[in-house]
Amino acid sequence: MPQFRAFTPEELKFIASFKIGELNAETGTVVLQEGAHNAHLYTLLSGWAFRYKTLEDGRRQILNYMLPGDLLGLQGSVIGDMEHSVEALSPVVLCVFRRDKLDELFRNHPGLGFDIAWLASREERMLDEHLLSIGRRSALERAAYLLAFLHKRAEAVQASKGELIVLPISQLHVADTLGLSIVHTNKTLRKLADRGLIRWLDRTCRVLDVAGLMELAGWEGPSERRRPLI
Amino acid sequence: MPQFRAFTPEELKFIASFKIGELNAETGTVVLQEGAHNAHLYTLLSGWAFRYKTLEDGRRQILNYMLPGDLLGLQGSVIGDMEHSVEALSPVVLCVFRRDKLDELFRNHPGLGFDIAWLASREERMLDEHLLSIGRRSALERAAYLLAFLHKRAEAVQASKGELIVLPISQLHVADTLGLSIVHTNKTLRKLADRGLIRWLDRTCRVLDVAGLMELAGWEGPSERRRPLI
DNA sequence: CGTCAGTTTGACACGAATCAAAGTGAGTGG
DNA sequence: CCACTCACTTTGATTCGTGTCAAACTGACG
Repeated sequence: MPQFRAFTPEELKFIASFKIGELNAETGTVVLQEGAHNAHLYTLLSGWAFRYKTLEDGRRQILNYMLPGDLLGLQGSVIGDMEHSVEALSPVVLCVFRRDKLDELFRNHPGLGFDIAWLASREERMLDEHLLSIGRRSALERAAYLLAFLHKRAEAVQASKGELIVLPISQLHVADTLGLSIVHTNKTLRKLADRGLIRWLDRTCRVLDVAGLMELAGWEGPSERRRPLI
Repeated sequence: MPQFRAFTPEELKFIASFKIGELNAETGTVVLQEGAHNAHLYTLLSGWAFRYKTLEDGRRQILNYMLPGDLLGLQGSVIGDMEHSVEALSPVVLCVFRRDKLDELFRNHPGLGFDIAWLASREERMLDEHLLSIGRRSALERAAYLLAFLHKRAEAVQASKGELIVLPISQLHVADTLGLSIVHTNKTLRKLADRGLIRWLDRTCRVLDVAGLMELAGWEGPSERRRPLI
């Protein structure tokens, strides 16, 4: 159950003035290209997406996944060009901010400025976890961590609590997130499925036993406090 | 040559009011412990440090290195407990902020608030690069990337341009950053040394050929625009 | 019916971990 | 001054995890 903080009327008005429109991305559509001089900052309102980087020869590393409430393109907004690419995993609705209004946001809406810092620091924490995982966990532990992580995230933004949680990713996504080959990823996921921890169906994953995954990975889970939505 | 932005007099006064004192950490001293409820936000004024996380069984992953101008403990300040540990690589001087003044900072000093977001987003970009490196580069490429990266960072904060740049890290640090074993790290660094790209001396590293390292790693280098110091 | 993305499996190769052991130099205490 | 320890570096032998290659299977789609 996400805890959305209440916005002041002025903040809401400011936010509304930037919602240029809705971008409805088809599954798999490239939303934002690495290197593009992108003058906008986005908030994901609904859907799943992921950020990634590639080496010249095509090797791809998925950096993190984006769920509703996540900020997108902050780096582009604050620093300059986008340093990574973004792709949608499901139809996505974005809220668009103009970058050149960022100064105004910090000046006139310090609460929103703080939220941006909060979101950036939360993203940092997730990346820290991913680094630990890729750097020091075995393939099986990594896979367990990733699926537990995504399940927890999905759970946190799930509107209706009863609804079945499905992770809309393919094994190729898992491979590119964990830094493994597809073949080995498949064999690893098979082991998890054989242990009854997950089930793979239709290029989606269902987590059957989050606690089991977390124990296998040695992961404590996220420790969130407050959760703004902008 | 770092580009420090100019602070307004009010900002300077505000900053000065939080410089509680100097922490002079001996080399290798643990400055901040993971999990500690740390009520402060730090800025590194001089020296080198690094952030890391560990698994229960002791496996350690270094997340990033901290050089003068870097923010430290933002996660703890904005979110709650520290999620990682920090250790100094050389005597370090920190500027200490009280966390409970963070709201005031965003409210009364939007420029500084923006700087914090800027720094957070820069850290995010560095973590992105590290993820790509650990996930998808070979051992040799990873090592080349890391040393080029650190050399560039050191160069950027180096006061006198003529001075010889030395990276104050041991091979164990390199191993724990790259997600490799010490033994293999040693063999990998040896290859770089044999190619004349680096020289290892006295638990420090000297980069002899940054361009060579960058080419080997397929790394373009950082693309910084503006650089605040807070 | 063919194509194509995604999943699955087996055989083999290779990169990196592990094991073992020794060398170096700084620091310490006798 | 020497002997000792300790952190760090180095090297070789061997093992093991993961990558690569190859091929087949599935279901969606045109």
